[in-house]
Amino acid sequence: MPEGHTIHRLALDHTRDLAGERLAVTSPQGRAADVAARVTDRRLLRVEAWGKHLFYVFQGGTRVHVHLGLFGRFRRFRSPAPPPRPTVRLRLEGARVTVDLVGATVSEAMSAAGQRRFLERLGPDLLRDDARPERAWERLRSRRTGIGRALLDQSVLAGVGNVYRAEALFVNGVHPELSARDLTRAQFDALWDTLVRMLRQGVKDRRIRTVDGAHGPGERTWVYKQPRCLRCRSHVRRWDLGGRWAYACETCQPPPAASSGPARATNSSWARKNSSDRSK
DNA sequence: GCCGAATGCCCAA
DNA sequence: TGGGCCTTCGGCG
Repeated sequence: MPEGHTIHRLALDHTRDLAGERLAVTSPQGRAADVAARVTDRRLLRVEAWGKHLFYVFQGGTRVHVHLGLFGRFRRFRSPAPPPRPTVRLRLEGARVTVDLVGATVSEAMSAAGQRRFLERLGPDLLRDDARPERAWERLRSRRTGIGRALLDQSVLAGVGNVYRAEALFVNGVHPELSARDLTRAQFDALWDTLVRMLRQGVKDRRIRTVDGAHGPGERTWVYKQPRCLRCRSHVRRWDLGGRWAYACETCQPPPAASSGPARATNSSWARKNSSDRSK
């Protein structure tokens, strides 16, 4: 379930559960045996999150960089934990809590300098207090793709995945195929604002829910994986956009060819209350 | 038991 | 642009 909110939630949880302790780190599966050997019995200082990436910072400066990819997951146990499944890539065992990592795309050791170099490739992380929208705006304007593709480009913005992309574009009435360069600054600011609020809510809830509780249990999103738009009940279009499913209600988000201007009503309280700058 | 899907992303052509 | 990576889970028989 890894979009940025999951990663930040894990950083908070793992800092609370494991930081300050010397951890027994093992790789039952064997594939990260070298990583485990470098940090086992060292003190974990903190866990940092940037976009969809985690960095476990150990005393002495070594980091363990984890990227969950599509399949990666952590499982949490009270120590002592049961024997690990054979697929467990890394087990971090503290006095109170043990966590198992499985299926991750990346689990590697790196230095502080390595982490810094790595992060240069990523755009600002919407969930960090020091995030600078200006940087994302500049990078966005250099993209020749549609806004839908650009939002998933982690070198533009870090932390947005397929669900939040669909939902944030929907509530702002923006079609995924609108050219990124045609997005107005006001539209960009509104999207940024929506994404920050959705992601923060996701960290709190430990799940993605962009529609309030007035709707049914299967209705936690406006358009993502919905057959019909929860706002206007029109058919939700689903299509392949660069290898990922895109979802849009083309009534609430008119395709760029059909709407020459950015004038659109906003679709829910996730969008900015102030829409005067988008009226023309 | 097998198949497909999943909130990601890299790399070869 | 298409396939591969990697794991779990639910649906289907």
